[in-house]
Amino acid sequence: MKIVSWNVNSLKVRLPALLTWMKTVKPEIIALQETKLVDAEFPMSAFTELGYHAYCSGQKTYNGMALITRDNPCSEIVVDMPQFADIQRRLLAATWNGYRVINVYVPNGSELTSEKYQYKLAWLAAFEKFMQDQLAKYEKVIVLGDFNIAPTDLDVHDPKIWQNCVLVSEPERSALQKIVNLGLKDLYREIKPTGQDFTWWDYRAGAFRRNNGLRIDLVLASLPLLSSAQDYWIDKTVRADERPSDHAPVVVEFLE
DNA sequence: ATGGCAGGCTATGCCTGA
Repeated sequence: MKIVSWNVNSLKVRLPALLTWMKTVKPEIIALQETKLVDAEFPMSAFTELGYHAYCSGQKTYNGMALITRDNPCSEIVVDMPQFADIQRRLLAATWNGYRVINVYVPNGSELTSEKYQYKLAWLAAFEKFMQDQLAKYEKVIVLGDFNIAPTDLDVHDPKIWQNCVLVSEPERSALQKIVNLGLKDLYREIKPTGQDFTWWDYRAGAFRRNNGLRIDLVLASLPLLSSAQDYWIDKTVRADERPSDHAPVVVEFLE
């Protein structure tokens, strides 16, 4: 079973590239972030024609989530966290074939002095409570998406440049750690303890060519799933294509 | 060298992203 997380930075722009890629990789589950489409504009038939079911929670211009699943539909779909009223569409959780899949687009935070940074920390605190509940209810849990947090300096091309910046700051890293400590593992680190593969590269300054990137797109899994996680890769070829997203898709393969 | 790139909008520059 292959599961994918990809921040597409506009599904409208990236749809042809996504469909081509899907036909090659044939994942069972695809979690998208930053679709930037209201639900009425979601390209449902493009996915159903390929034998997929698709679920979306979008808004105009910003954010927006989708979950696309092969063959079988999803149930128990959740797009809001209890006690965290939010117009920003950043969550889409669903159950597929016994897997609880939780797709997230964690706020960026802008800069440490910004109100948006406080919103990021509040969102993460609410998400911790949400995950506590989800892990109590479900056994096979996969949390994936754009976390907008590089877990450690090993996930940063140049920690000196990024020192004291949003995406690496201590409060957000410890907020992520608290969520992981509920009973999840960062699968990339499990599989590649000293690896330094990135998932995002700035569009500017030849960052991709220089491999100046960050690992901010993560796949976390509950402990019962650890032994079945077989492979993990970040598809950099897509980032090198014409008109790419600034994020590469991450793929995890589980034994059925 | 402190910039630069991309996407969306009711826009023709500004906001946001990371």
